[in-house]
Amino acid sequence: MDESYPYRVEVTAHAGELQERFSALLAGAGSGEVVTVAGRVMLRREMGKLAFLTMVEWTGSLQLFAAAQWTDRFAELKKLSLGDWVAASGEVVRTKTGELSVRVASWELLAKARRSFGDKWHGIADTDTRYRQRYADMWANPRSREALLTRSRAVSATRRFLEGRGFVEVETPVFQVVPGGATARPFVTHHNALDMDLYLRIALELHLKRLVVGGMEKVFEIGRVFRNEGLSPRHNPEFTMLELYQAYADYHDMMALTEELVAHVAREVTGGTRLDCAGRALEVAPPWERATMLDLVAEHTNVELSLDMPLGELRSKAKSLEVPVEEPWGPGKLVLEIYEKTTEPHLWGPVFVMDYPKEVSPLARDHRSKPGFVERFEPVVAGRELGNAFSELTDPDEQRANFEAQAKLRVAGDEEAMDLDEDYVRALEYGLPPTGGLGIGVDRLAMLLSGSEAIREVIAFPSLRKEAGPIS
RNA sequence: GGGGGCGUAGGUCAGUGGUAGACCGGCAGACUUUUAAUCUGCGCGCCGGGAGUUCGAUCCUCCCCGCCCCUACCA
Repeated sequence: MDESYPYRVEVTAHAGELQERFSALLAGAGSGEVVTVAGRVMLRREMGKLAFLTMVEWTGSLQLFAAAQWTDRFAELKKLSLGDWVAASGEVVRTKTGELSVRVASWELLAKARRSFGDKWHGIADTDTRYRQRYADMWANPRSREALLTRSRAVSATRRFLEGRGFVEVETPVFQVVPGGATARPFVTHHNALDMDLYLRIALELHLKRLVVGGMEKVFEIGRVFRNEGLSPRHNPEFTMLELYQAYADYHDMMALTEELVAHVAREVTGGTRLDCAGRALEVAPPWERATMLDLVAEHTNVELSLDMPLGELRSKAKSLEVPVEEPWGPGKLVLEIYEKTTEPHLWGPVFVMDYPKEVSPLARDHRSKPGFVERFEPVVAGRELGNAFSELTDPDEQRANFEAQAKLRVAGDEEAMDLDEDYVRALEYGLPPTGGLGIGVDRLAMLLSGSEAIREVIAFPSLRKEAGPIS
């Protein structure tokens, strides 16, 4: 029966373009222009010898205006189900009641919708159905398609922004022998021919910095990374990361780049820099606030912290702030935990949280004037960490020492501690110039721009448990 | 992984210890300017699954499954 459907349609016009082009067409008037449009019938109003169908396609919606008097196979047209794909040809007109329409002379059924798209007013509310059957969700809930489109535009605008500044886009391996560049548990897979286990990358970092060693002075990758961790409204096991590295730059340059990038993308995607997140306004135009972690903690808790304090004092301060403490933690980890538990949840931003303890930042370079700290920041926007950046550690000996310290943590049971990547140290031995690096969670950025509260809204096919039972 | 909530028709939801309803969709019909069109008719359902309590369970109890939220790790 499939051969009864056409293989091809010569579509000559789209709803969005027609709505714009004929915005001045008067009610009751014809345009004299004959077009062929195609899309899905999503609403149907039939009145005897007249019928009005709301056809929806990618660029917008358009009314099909049919009548027994001028439409081929009118009786058949009236029998279309909501969701059927059609192509229709006829004059562009505006009806008496002011709706831009194609006055259908001829039409074709392109595909039948054997399943319906849910409630035409409420859409599909069940999140499981929405995420598993995104193809249905996109029709039932226009917000879903908008969020995905926003994401696409954001990625595109990001690429143009970086290319405009001379960055080169590259692709680095997903399979890695030593997963590095972040502290996270990896997914493991196995290569049969080589008979070895491989890890799916948890970050892009180490390969991109190798490329800087190789001479790519401005390099970036937008790529999928994989972390074997829990799911939440803000976490998906596979997610998209933008990482960029710029030779001769430091973390101050990365702050400037971050705020300009986000503001640029916001303008390109939403038309402005004032965003609405969960009903709360957010201005992302530069300059963003810059504050050190310790100052922010002091501001939010009235507790002054210092890495020079005796460990016992830091522990007792943590306990007084109701921050749970674990035995092996050093002062740096304690400070970070105190920040994350007491202060970060209250930040809205945009704010650059600067100067992290060295102890928790094995890939970042020592702060040029604050012992025990590194030149690292995380941008917090709309209360969420948007990324992570630093003046990159360039010294191979120090890098090796940091890896070895991580190895000790791993032996002590920290499954997220980094492995020693010998080849990366070797690359540093060839010489990494001063370099600024920045990572941005692309999904988080898309959430920001689309006003989404859940990461699954901006991932077309989010990770889900295997569908239970037979598909019905 | 721990704590809480939810699961009724294709969709959105209501409801009761006596095996079930509304609206939308679908099907059949009326209607020449509709905008979630309207009007008439039709229920299309193992009330998530299993066990128990009961004369009787969709409703009460327990277990399981699934989803959501909070929490933990993180971007």
